[in-house]
Amino acid sequence: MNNKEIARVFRVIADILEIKDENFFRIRAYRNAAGHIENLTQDLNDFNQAGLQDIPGVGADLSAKIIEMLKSGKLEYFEELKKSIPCGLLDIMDIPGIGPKTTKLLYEKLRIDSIDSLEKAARSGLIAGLPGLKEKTQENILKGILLIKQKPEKILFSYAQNTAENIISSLKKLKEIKQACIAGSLRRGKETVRDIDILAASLSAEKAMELFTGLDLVKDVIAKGPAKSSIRTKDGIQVDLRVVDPKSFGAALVYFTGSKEHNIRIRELAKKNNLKINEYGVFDLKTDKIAAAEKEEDIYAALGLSFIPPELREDRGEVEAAKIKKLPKLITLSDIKADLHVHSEWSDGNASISVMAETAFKKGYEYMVISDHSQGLGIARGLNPQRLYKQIDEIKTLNKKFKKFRILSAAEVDIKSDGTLDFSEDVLKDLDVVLAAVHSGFKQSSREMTKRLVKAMENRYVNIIVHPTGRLINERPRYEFDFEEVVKTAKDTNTALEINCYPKRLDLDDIHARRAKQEGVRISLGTDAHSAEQFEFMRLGVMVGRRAWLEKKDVLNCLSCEEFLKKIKKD
DNA sequence: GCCGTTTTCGGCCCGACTGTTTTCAGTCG
Repeated sequence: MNNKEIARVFRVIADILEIKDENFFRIRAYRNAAGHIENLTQDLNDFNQAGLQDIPGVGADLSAKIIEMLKSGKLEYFEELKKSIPCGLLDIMDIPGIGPKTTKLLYEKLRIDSIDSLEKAARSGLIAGLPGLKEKTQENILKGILLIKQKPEKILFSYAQNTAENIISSLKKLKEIKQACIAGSLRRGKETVRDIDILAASLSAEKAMELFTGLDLVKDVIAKGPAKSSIRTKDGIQVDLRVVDPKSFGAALVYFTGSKEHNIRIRELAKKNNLKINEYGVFDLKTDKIAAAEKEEDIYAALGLSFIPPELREDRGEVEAAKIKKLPKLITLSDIKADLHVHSEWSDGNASISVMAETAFKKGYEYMVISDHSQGLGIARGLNPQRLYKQIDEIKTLNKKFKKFRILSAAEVDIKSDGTLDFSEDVLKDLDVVLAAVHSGFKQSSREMTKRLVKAMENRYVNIIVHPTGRLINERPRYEFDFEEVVKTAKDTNTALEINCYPKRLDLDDIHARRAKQEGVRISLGTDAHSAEQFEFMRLGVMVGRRAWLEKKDVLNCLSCEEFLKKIKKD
């Protein structure tokens, strides 16, 4: 079993224990451990028992359970637990507004053990009348069932950000609103989000809530109170608005940005220092005197921490690092001097090299890498060697025109299923940079795929493996391969790994990119731009890089053109 | 079930909104 599967088992155990009304803290312990396992950059298989217990939230009991799963592929305790309740109860808990208590009540009173039987009961009016439940709850259950049947896709960061910015600009038209900004997972730069959180500062919360719940894009108002309201938009996204006094904006921003795990961690820390932290500020536990509230920086300072950038707030070691002032100095968009993965109309792009170069230059870049597809990718009008040499000539001519910008000749060479490349070494040697990628045969076994990638990296001309895992968000999972071995080979062969900035790719993701950095592998950011406006995707890649704790020194794009060419050389 | 700069036992983050109630439990983030 892999990390993800083991974390899932712990989460399901927590859900079952919750229905069984077990000890709340025991349930939390399972969820807490699951969260830490999901955040791990290393495979659980690589730990020994003592090492497992170094994972936060994993003690003697859970480490033994992990070992059992790693060895046998299952967990006896879990198998027994599953028998104790109908599995449909877990689906019922997924319905918004239905938690463990209601699920249990429904099962005990009406033997409801699936979404279907729940829907039937609600339609025939059997729910209203149960102790503590009336018509309103019955209606909400039917609404909730409809919602989960639609199974909304994960919302891509860029889409959610546009929606959020529209709402914020509407809110800001209200003169009573002093400040408004994105919070939640969107502010932390997660690649996909479940909802949108917005924080506003105003002395007149009511007016803000009126405006918000009355916006054109609102389909349903889920909740509306004086401090907090939630709506669902016409395209199905839940948006939460929290309004606070401007005086506590910083505290509220910390609280509302999360993550939940990060918040728990800093609240625990506060408590140890005889402080209390909530969305209104940091307070002295005894005197209730306020220590900080208005600015985010002050909140962290009051806890003895340096400021933690939102992208790091995942309880992945950032609080510990902030304590000893060892947080990384994260890369920013302004550190980027080049785009290292760009297409043109020579293959499947829609603009000339010249237009792409002009755009990149105007963005302030010093160079860019033109990396059109190789011949094997017929669907993308991949270049054969003859056309590639013509393109190299055109780039030479264009480079004469530019004084302060350089175009590097490259190719995104297809890695064939046996690990050989789509161009011979004779051709590759004439390129400034070689990018290599898998575009087919995703279903190979993990072993074959690992060998395929390793062989490509061992080629003396391959400089960067682009979109290394091949996942497409909402469409296709990553292909199977041994990431640790690929990272090790990347390090040994001086091959960089890309964070592809295309919104659906963002590949490597934050966890993998951080692992690569830890092993000393260089990271390359490439937009994979197929048109001039797609250079903008760079900010998404930078965001992933920041979540991966990347600094300037880890990223090839921060080097001057000369340094870049020197650093990527093999041997 | 985890964890320890007061603790190896006794704690474990904090508050808002809904729907049902007449002061609160359940759910959510």
